[in-house]
Order: sequence, then structure tokens, then C-alpha cells
Amino acid sequence: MSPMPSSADSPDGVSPSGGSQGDPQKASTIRDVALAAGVSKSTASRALLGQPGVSRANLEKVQRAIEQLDFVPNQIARSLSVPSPATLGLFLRSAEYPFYGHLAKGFAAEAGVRGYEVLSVSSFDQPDDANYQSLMVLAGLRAAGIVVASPVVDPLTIRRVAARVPLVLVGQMGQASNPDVPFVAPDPDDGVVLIEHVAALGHTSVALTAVSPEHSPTQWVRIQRMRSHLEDRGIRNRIVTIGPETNFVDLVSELHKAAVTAVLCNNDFAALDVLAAAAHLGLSVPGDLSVAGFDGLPPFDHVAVGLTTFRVPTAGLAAAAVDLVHKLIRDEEVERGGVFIPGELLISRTTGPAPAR
Amino acid sequence: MSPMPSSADSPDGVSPSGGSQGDPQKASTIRDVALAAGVSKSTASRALLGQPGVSRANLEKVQRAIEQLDFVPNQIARSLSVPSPATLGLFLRSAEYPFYGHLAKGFAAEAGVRGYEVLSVSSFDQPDDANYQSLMVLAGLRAAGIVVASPVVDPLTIRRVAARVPLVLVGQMGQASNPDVPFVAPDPDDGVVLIEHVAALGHTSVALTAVSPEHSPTQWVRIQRMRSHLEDRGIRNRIVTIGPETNFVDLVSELHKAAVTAVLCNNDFAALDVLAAAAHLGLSVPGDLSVAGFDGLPPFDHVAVGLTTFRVPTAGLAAAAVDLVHKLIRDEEVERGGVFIPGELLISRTTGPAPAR
DNA sequence: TTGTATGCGTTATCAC
DNA sequence: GTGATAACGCATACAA
Repeated sequence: MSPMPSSADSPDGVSPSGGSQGDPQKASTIRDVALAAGVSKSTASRALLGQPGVSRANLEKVQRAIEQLDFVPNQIARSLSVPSPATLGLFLRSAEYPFYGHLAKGFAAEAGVRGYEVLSVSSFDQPDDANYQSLMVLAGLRAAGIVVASPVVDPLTIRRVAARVPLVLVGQMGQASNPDVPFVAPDPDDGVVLIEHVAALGHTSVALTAVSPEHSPTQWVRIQRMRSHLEDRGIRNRIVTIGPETNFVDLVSELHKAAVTAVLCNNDFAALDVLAAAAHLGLSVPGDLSVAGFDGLPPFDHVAVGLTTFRVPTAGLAAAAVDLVHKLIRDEEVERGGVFIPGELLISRTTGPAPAR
Repeated sequence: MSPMPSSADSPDGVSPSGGSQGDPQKASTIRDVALAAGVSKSTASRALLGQPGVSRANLEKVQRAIEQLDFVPNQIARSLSVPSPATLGLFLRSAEYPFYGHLAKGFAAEAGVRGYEVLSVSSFDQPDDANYQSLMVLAGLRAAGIVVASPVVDPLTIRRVAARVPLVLVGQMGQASNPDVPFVAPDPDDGVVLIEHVAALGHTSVALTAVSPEHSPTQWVRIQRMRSHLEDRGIRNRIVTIGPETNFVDLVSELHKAAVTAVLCNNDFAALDVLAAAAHLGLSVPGDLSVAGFDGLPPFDHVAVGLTTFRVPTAGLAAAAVDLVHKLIRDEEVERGGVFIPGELLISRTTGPAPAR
């Protein structure tokens, strides 16, 4: 970049009223550029786009005018005339949760290599109406496709939007409510892998933590599978529902008294709470109690944390979602019934052999 | 800490009737609606916008046509004639990093209460050109204002966009390159609080970790202040640059041999690496070595992690950014020189008195 | 090589 | 109350 002449300050006395910056003075258009360069709009446009068929003299004049006017082409107007630059909409639950943050990253990466621009909106736990509005913003922007990665959108909204634009659900199994909407989800048998792990360690009484089913149906499916697997193996089990008000010290104390030797948590943060409670109670982990988390996203996969957990494959989910919506956009055949991506067990220091009794 | 939702879920459905999916037919326009309703575009538009001056009969006809055609107004075309005043653009570094995820959440929350819709795009570490394109998408959408929370956008791009639309930087001090662009940033003296903490504990030889300056200018400023503060106090210090290839065991071993008794890390993940290395070397923490992190976002603020760290106020930063851009949009006076938001020291179990020598 | 005219989808300004 | 028509900013056949 060359240094700007000092005349770039506003010498013509267009004194800003209050704004210290970028006074919303009307943006210069290609018409201004053409005028300043003494050519027609068409020539200015061609020069702008670097198209052939512009004399060198005019090219330079236009470029100078662009520089001087700080002209930035209006993408909106552009996209009105040319077929919309492929944009993918991502409807995401609050990126505050690591799962969604990582999903977003994987999504952007995969979409990027396919040449899509990505626009995302966060649905954090708003009323359904607001979610519909937000989704409509994406649709109104003429996104080529939309990926919904939020559990808090109701099926009717999904269906209405899906009728209008290629839409893929991720992280949720939509078939129950919307049989025709393709989806990609973690393997529902992921949790079973954890069961096999603690079973192999000799545990015979296991607790599973869970949040309320309506808050997280997918998690509920996973936990039901875990439970039936436990019962097939004759392992005693109980499901404890936790929430923001849960007193983990009381909970862990009670579980320990009931001879539970392993707690499989619904996510890593809950596992952290259980670990803190165990420490507070003087219980050794994994000596007295084995604890496992779920999700396995950084930093919980770090050796220094030492948590046994299960890594949910955010990158794989994102990639599959982009692939799916890409096919939908191109009107190709997609897998009905959804795509399941299995995760990976991460064994660390919070699980061990069941204590001898 | 309360349990957080983990891997996503689907709402329990009702009415599992089939919606059609993936029709690649071009979107219907208001012209189609007008045609189907047997009215003119103008009437259709008025009905669509709920404007007065439409007969009840026509209103219903239009609404029915809209329903039947699954018509969604093209926001892009709309904003060509009428700038949409209720949309804020957020240009964010990859939400994979917790800092940006939390920032995004706070931003959406604050923007929501002010009635803004939020559209965000992620700049993960792309070439500048791609970032320019992404930013232009936002600008091109005619967002009322834009907040840039990414250190990887070059000043010229910022300037050009800021000339067109109200723009605020967050997390970086833009005054050097763009004196006129308002910004909100963490207090540069945040790190000094950590210095005072370890100084009070009697440490006389301290190491600071850092990533390369161009990767994070803000961090660099903070660390320079920390260093000068250390020198004012006569505390020996060294800055070690770390990166993805860093061998932390070697690093910590070397620091320990050099009689360093406290390591202040540039973020919590780095602290985790240092802790793991210390454990691997048989060093007790904080007996032999005190370790502190930086950022203090979940889960590092959790008592079970036990890390001494410094919480950077993401919510406050986000709120201030929204406030600033809101003022800019309304053409109100904004603070020149930026807004600094101080964070909060979180003392836990990884820092302690300097070992007697 | 350059300019003219037209269309993209919507809203706004007029007449009627 | 309603419907032509002109912007909005840009790209592009089509002429010249």
C-alpha cells in the first residue's frame, strides 16, 4: 500500500456531526468512479473486474479514481445481477459451548475448501419465534443451503425452511419429527463403548448422569442405549438427572454410599463437577470411584487433565454436513435415514479397576 | 459450574408429516406472488410489509399466495433500496478458540436485547485476501454496523470498510494503524496484576510465555508491560516464545535449571502444557514451580482444574463493543482512544510461595 | 475498445 | 385502494 496523501483528510469541510469515524456519508458508487474517471459505467465496471477489453489508459484512470474515492463495490447489488456467490448458512447454538464452536470451525473449513462463503447466526435459547426469524434471515439472504446445528429449533420451523432451501440437520436425529430432512449425527452407540470400558474394568454398579430429556433428546437416546447395554450385562445402574441446581457433593456422596463405583457423565463439564465433589469428599479417583466424561473436546482431551472421556467427532460431523448440503444443492441423491459418525474413546487417569469390596 | 448441554439434540417432534426437501427450483419472487394473487407488485409488497392501504380481500389473497409459494422476501434485494437497520455483522476469529466463542455469545446476547439480528462470519487464519472477501460479505449485506474481533485482518481492509459502515474493533488496539476506528480491548495492565501476585509470593525469577507478536499484537503489548513491571521490581525475567512445535518438557526443564520459579503463560492451554511437563519431570506445583494461565474461561475457572489464571471479561468486551457500534450507528459521540475493560485475577492451587533456595 | 440499454428483486413515489 | 414506474448499484448482452 502506498502512503495516503494528507489531502485524504476531509478538506472539503464535510464536517462529521458526531461520528469520529466513517461518517455514513453516502458510499461512492461505480457511477461516481466512472464520472471521476471520465468513462462510462460499463468501462468502469469492466476495469473493476479486471476484464479484458479495456484500454490501458482507461484502466489506469479508473483505478486511480477507485483509489481516490475509496470505492468498494457493493456486493449486494452485484449479487442481484450475477448468480449468487455460493453462500452456506449455519444456524448454530451459542458458540459459547465448545461443541458448537468446534463444529463451526470444522464447518467453515470444509465449506471453505468447497468454495462456499459461510454466514452464521446463533440461536441461543430463544423463543421459537425468534429462531424462525433468524432462520428466515438466512433464507432471505439467499443462502444456497442451510445447516442447522441447534437442538432448540422446533420441527415445524425446520420443515418450513427445509421446504424452501436445502437444509441439513447436524447433531440431531431428525427422522422422528422430520423424516425427510437429512441429518448427520454422532453414532448413538458411542456411549456403549464407555460401558464396555467400565465393564472390562470390573465395575458392577454404574451411574449415568443426564440432563432432562426434553433438553437433549439425542443424549437421552444415547443414555437409553447405555442403560439397556448395562442391563444386558447384568450391571446395576441408575440414571441421575442433573441441572444447574445440582449439589454434586451430595450427589456423589449418595452414589458412593449406594456402592456405585463408576460415574459416566453426560459431558466433560459434569465430569469436572463430579471430580471436584469426589476430591471434596476425600474419595480417590479412580481408586474409590471411576469417572468418565463425554465430548472430549479441548482441553478435556489433554493429558494434563487426565480425564477419561469420549471424543465426539466434530470435524467429521461438520464435513459430513457440508457434504450432504452440497449434494442437496446440486440435487444429487442423499442418504435417507441420515449419516452417523462414530467417535473415539479416550482412556486416561480417571477410570480404573473397580475397587475390591 | 453447572452442567452444560453437550452434543446436540433434536426436539421431540410432533406431526411427523412429510415435508418436501431440496427443490432446486429458483426462488419465487414478489412478482410470482403478485401474479398468483392477481394483484400488482406494489400491492403485494404492501401486503407483505403489512402497510396500510390494502383491502382485506387482497391482503388475504396475497398472504395465501405467499404461503402457497413458500415465498421468502429476498433480503439482499430489499437492502438494496432500504438499508436494513437491524442487522449487526460480527467478524470473528475461529470460534474454535474459547475466547471468541464466549465473545460471540456475549455479543449476540447484548445485540439481541437491543433488537439487532446478528450475522457472523469466521475469519480463521486465511490469507488477507480471503478475509477481505469475508468482511465484504458483511459490508455488502448492508449491516448497520460491523464488529471485528479478529487479529488477522489487515489495517487497510479495516479502513476501507470502516469508511463505509460503522465499525468497531474488539480485542485489539487499533489506534496505531487506524487511529479513527473505535475499539474496545482488555486492559493492557491486566498482566501486571499477575506480576503483583507472584511478586507478593516472593518469586524473584519469572518466565513469560508468548506466541509470536504478529500473531497476537494485543498479547504482545500486555507482555511488554509485564516485563517492564518485572524489571521495575528487580525481578529477573525472560520471555519464551512458544508455538505448535514447542517441546514443553524440554522448555520447563530448562527453565527449572535456570532457577525460574514461576511461569506466567499467555493462555490457559499453554499453562496446561506447562503443568503436564512439570508433572512429567517430577516437579511439584506450586512447590517447585508456580504456574499461572491467562483467559480464565470455562473450564479453566473451575475449582477442579485448580489453575491460577486471569479472567478476561468477554461479556464486558462484547457489551462495550455493541454499545460502541450502536452509538456509531446512531451517530452519537464515541470515546476516542478506545475503551479498556479490566479482567479479574483468579487465584487457585497452581501458584504458591517461591521455594526457599 | 467503448457506450447504451436492460434486468436482478424490492421498496417508494407518484398518478389514477 | 390500486397499479404503473422509477430508483437502488452493478453486470452484461448488444450496438456502435
